[in-house]
Amino acid sequence: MGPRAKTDTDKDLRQEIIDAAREIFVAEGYDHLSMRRVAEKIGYSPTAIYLHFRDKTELLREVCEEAFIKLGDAIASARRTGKDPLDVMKKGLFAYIHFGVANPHHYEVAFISPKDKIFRSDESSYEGSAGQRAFEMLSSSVTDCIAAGIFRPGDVAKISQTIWASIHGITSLLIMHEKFPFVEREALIDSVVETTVGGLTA
Amino acid sequence: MGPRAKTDTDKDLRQEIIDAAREIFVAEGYDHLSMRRVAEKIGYSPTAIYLHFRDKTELLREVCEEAFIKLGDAIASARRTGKDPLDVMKKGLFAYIHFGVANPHHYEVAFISPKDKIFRSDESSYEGSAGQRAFEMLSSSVTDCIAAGIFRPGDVAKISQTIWASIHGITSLLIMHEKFPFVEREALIDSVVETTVGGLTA
DNA sequence: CCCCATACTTAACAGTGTTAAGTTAGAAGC
DNA sequence: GCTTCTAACTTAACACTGTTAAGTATGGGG
Repeated sequence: MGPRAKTDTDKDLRQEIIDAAREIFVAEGYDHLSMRRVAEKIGYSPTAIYLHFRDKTELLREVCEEAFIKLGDAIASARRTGKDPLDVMKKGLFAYIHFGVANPHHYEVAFISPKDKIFRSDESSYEGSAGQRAFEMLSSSVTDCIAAGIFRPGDVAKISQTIWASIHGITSLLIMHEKFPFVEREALIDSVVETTVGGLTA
Repeated sequence: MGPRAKTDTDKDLRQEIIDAAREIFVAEGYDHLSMRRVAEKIGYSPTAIYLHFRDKTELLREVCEEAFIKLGDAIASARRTGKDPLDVMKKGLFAYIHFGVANPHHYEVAFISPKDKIFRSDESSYEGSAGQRAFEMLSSSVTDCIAAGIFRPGDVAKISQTIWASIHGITSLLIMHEKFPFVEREALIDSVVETTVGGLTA
């Protein structure tokens, strides 16, 4: 049998695959996303996917890309509501955490368990990725806070990575340890941000 | 064919399985640990393992248990070298982070990706686990630091979880994002601990 | 000496990502 | 209009995975 009869609802099969994959991935995560399930969902054979994506990793990277852009946008737009350098930073940190909690599967693949899964084949690992973009916004906030005399002077990279550790920590704990008896979520997020920022204040 | 000829080197097969599994797991992590590889390593058929462990999860839990005890011991013994409540806490935090970095696969399974993998079947999720034990030491340090007037008064659980978020954050970042251009490791760990503790100081 | 339980085995199921080879439909050339 | 070629799909298969069902041999107890 040859290719499926084309219908008027046919867009690119490539986009159709991405849409199906995203649906499964968002609902059930990486482990439950299988090529055969995607294929069944779109009504093609599993191998048809390989005509449009090199492997599962590349398919999933595509699925995540839009979420990454959304993360960057969310941070950037939250930052624009900040009144001063410190407020700009805080707004960005909250946006990062809330994005992660709201998109747990995307956050998991992108930041929690990217080791052998995604972005490893990429030689330009972090170049141009969402992590890179978000991190650059954070670094510039650190620079601004130091220049404004809000933060003590220090190595911008080290300070930025320290902050990243904190917000990544709370985000991944909230995502992965659902059963742990955390205190009220927003209060805890507040505490993490305020404590970290407070520890850097002049 | 019946059971393998018993040799003088035969201990419990159960222990033999655990030893083989640990070797593979420590070297290559959860994903590369397969029942068939364990079986091959010990010279039995794959199904022999199921006579001693209910499933892969239970086998791996056994493998991790000893590491958990070592984590608790490392933290407890580091804390004993502390000179005051704050120093006791800091020594424990450093011990936690260093244990994670030194035992990445154990840390990953126990704290980073425990969702559907390990400890989920357990109804008593965190009861008596290593996380529980370590967290209790942290909580008691927080109580002590508040009592000594070192920390501002506040919700002990919230403060403890805030600290945990920070040290879990740096530990998991260092483990999972090997390629990220972090600043010098010990300096960064120091910065995380000092910043977090500093943000809580009265 | 026989029976039987214990401890293992082989075979198989249902699933995974992925590749090689086969088929079919439509476009291009004459 | 007929042939040829190519792009897009298919089926079959490989090498794995965790796990279960059923078969088998061995050593101990009656």
